[in-house]
Amino acid sequence: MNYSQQRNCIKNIVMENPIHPTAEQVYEIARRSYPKISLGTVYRNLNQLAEHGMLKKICSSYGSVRFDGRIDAHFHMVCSECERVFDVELDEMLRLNDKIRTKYDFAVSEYEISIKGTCGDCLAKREATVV
Amino acid sequence: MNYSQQRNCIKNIVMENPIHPTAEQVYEIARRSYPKISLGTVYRNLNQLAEHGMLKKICSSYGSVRFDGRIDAHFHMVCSECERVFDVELDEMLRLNDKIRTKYDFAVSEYEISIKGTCGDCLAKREATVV
DNA sequence: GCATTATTGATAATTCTTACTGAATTTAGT
DNA sequence: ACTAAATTCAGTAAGAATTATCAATAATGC
Repeated sequence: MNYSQQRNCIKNIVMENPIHPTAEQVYEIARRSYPKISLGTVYRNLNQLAEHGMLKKICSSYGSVRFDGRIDAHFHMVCSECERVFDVELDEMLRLNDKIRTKYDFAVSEYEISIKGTCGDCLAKREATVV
Repeated sequence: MNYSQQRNCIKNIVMENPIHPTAEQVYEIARRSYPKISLGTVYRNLNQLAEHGMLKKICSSYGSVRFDGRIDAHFHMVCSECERVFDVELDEMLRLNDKIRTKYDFAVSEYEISIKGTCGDCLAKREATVV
């Protein structure tokens, strides 16, 4: 992955704006520095940066995909009214609702964990292909 | 929410096919019973059923939104290769990766929790509006 | 500097989802 | 059952989010 001014700018925007921005939001900010930057460039770079593990892609289940400059293990709370995304640090998930209510002043209505990885079938298929 | 044959069919499809189907998949199955059913009808009903808590909407971060007939608390694993969605039951999240690897034969690359609810600001705003 | 390769901006195309409309179904009251 | 009111439907158009295409530009290695 080459260096490019635009890509660098896009990465910095996500790093420096911990609002879990959408591509559109990144685009708006990037235009201040690069007025001619294309929305396609923003999408392309956000996805490439995410593929290279420099950003995280998060689906907030409201509207667009969002991006996160924090790549360490942490979770997200999404407000169903303002749709903002907040960070959560918890070492366990027991009594989740009460804990979050008291610790973060956030009334949990539901939560959703999605674990990404490779399933047993695909792991086996992968080995079969190699052999 | 009224009864309708199509809505009933759509609900049953999601209940009876625990593959976390997309709207498109539900549509394909529904057409076997209702060849003239419209994709719009499928989307409308899936969303209405989800709003009424009879289904759960899940974002798999691969392509389309998916729907789940299981509405009790459980989590999801998404395979990054075949993109299928699997159910997970875990009473805690500590040592998540190892546990899932041994219990489900699924190699976790990353996981993402999104907690839905209402943030403190919006709770306050809500009260202010009432008063 | 110059050639090679990667990246960009601009735009078109795609994909997923929602909105609109008149016709058909369903519901509820008689 | 019959009818009126409300809901839902199929079909289609429109919208939003995202990706693909491609000639022009910028970055990298020599």
